[in-house]
Amino acid sequence: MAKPATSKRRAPGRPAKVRGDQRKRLLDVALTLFAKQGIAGTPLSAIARRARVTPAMLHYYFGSRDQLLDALMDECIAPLIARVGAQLGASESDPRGLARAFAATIIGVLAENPWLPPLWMREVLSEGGVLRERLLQGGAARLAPGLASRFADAQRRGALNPGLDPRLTVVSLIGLTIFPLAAQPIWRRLLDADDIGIATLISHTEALIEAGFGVPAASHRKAP
Amino acid sequence: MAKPATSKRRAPGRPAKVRGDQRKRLLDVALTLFAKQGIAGTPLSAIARRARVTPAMLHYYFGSRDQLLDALMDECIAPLIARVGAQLGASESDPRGLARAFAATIIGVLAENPWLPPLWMREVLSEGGVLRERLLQGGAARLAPGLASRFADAQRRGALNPGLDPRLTVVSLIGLTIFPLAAQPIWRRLLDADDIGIATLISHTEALIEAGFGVPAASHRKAP
Amino acid sequence: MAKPATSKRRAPGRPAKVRGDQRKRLLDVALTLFAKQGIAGTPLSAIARRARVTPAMLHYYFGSRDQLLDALMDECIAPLIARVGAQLGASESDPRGLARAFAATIIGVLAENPWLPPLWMREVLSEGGVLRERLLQGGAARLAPGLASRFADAQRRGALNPGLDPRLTVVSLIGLTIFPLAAQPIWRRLLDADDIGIATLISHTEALIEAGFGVPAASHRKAP
Amino acid sequence: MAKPATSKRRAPGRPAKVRGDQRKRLLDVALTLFAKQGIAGTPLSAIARRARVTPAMLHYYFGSRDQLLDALMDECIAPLIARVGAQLGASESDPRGLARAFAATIIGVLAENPWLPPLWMREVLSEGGVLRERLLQGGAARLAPGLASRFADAQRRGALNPGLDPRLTVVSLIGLTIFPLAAQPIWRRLLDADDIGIATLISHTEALIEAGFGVPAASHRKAP
DNA sequence: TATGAATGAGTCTTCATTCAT
DNA sequence: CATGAATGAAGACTCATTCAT
Repeated sequence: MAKPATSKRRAPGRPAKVRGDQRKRLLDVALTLFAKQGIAGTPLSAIARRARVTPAMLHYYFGSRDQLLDALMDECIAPLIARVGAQLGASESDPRGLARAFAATIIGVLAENPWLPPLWMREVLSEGGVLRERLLQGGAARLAPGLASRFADAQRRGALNPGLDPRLTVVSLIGLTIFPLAAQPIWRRLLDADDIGIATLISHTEALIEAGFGVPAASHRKAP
Repeated sequence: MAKPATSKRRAPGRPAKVRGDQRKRLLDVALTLFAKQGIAGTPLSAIARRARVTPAMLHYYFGSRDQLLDALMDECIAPLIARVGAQLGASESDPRGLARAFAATIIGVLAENPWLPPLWMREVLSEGGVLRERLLQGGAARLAPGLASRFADAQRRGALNPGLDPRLTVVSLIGLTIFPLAAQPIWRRLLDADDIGIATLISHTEALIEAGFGVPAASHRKAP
Repeated sequence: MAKPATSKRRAPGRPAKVRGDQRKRLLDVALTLFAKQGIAGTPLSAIARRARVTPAMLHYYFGSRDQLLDALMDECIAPLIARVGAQLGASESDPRGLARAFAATIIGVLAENPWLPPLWMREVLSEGGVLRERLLQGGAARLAPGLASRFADAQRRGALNPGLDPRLTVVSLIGLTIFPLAAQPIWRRLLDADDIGIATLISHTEALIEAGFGVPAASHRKAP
Repeated sequence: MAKPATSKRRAPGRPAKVRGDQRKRLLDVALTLFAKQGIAGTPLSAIARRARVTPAMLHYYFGSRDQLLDALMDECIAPLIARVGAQLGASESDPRGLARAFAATIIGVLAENPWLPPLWMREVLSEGGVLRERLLQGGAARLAPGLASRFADAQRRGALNPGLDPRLTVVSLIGLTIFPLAAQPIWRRLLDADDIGIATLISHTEALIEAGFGVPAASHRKAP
């Protein structure tokens, strides 16, 4: 199809960015609605209405619903994952420090992009999730095994709680970070917790990791 | 009406179970598909096809899509929640013990009902989730605050890691239990972890809770 | 199909009427609902529900929706028309007297069978009306031309308002009788006319006919 | 929305009428079929088929079946009623003259819009009629009481047949005009009356009204 | 005699998609 | 660049009808 991104001429005097801006705006609207109502629950017409354009324009810009999802993946989600990956690669090898850095980074990134956690929950986790395959074959596939092997190493060195399973540790880590952010609206309401900020969430999670990943103090306690 | 859901008499010679069996079977199929593809993403026709019946029969048994969801909530999900709630009410008050019991119970229940975690993730957590309101107004709303206040008490008594936030502790607990089960298919594949069984998952999680919820050794050392 | 009306054995000790009573009851319910909501707007299930039977029973008794309509025609509507026809045949030949008798008879019959006027309006008058063909080929087809020719005769004898068209006179007569009864609910509400009874309606209509069908009194008025 | 009903701008070079024409055409087809088969008896698919469009187009133009009915009321029926109302407001106060004017106006209007009488009969008069409420809350509700009080006045002045009931006079008037037009196909066939034209119908009705509404000669005779 | 179970056909409606302009 | 018009395919739901029991 005539993907406008590859089209040739440009209106003279009109900066090239305008077109890209419009495109970005549409992606943003799509992202917001997909996060709120789910992908399957959001027709193109809803996105179009919210963006004050016609559904035909969405096709004009993206070609098809599927390609809109691709664009979302490529232009909005993948960069975030890459960012987390990059920060992680550069971090220390002490498992507790690594885990805390991971948690802080992820929580920070997700808090800045509040559409990501619900999307992740809905569309990545579950079997038929629309974004699942796209993500599994993306950069995320390298991040997780890498973390797992670093935890395994650390455990062998005696630097990680021996009761943990190194691979499940990666899973727990993600559960401890993504889940609370994705579930925010619920627990804020259920626990009457509107006073809890991101900083509290980060320090809570770091405290849990610090203690939970460390070698238990059984000897210490017995010592005195 | 001839709505089977409301009829009571039974043809003589035909076991009463037949009718209920069919209904149960349909609910099971619906549950499976909803868990796999999401509720919004699963047309009645898909359920019907899988159950080898016509879509009209689903209407015959449940009246409408909405009432099918109601039946799912009432007959499949609510009992499980009640079960967890009951086991929890009866459990000890040591926070670590409580948390470990909660984790073991939940993981056990969820592992037996593998359709629940994905459903929960998709439909309860996220904003427009179909089951959300139905659940929030159900018994689940009482479980969480109860746990939170028990954690708060424990922390005041010095029996819970002081770095934690009592309410977020509930959230973390759920993240540590539901998330790994919901994400199973992903991490098994991503981390090549088909060898990890439920027992391993439980002991891993218990170890993490045991260490993470306990008062860190550091403070003990400082104390004397 | 196994039309029960023709079936053979009868439960011993149970009077044969019971079956016919049930059948009559179903026809009554059908009539009522058809009159209220229109034939096209009334599913068999609605009739069944109201009659506290299953839709399958309606089929059992009547064979099909169409045959139910036939039964309605044959057993409920045709007898009434025959009755009107009979009373009319026996009546005098003075056109005004004839018309007044017709009006009084029809109004009386319709008032006793309040389901008939709306049914007539909906299903007989309009082109696709379900009862139309059944009625046109029934006894009604003989009544109208008979009346028309009697009016024509009278007019030739100078006994009918010469400004009228004999055939249209039949039409007007029907319009003056059936319409007010069919439209009752509307004009009672619109004109705040709950106080008007059938007697008033009859005397009003007779007065209108008496004066309208008579030879205008132009000569009389001029005479004195 | 891209709902055509609400859009205003027009493609340059394309006459504005085209869009409205299509819409009007669809309304016409709907009207015809509704008149012929009743509203409940006419699926959108039938209208679409007759108009050589897809059912989806009807939704494109009108949004839903209900909104199509609204459009029909607003754009086709209400104007006619307004027209009758206007002509009536301007007319003389002699009751016979008023009634004759009313009859002539109505018969004229209905003869020009042959879909209206059957629609009226089916959908306005009868209890569950689809257009009923829409009409009762429209302008028609004011016309009838106005006429009734004018007849009552006239009767008090001795200018209306004292045997009539003023309110029922309105009803009779309508029965004498709408009914013959609605029943046309029937009586033409039943009475073999294809030779009767609208002019005959009007003069017949006027003669009937002239004589029927006037004070009967009898009373005059008695008076002196 | 009566009915619960089941279904095919049809209705209204939504939606992604196409295309001429 | 952008959109109004149009549609095919699919979804939820209704309904008359059948049939084994």
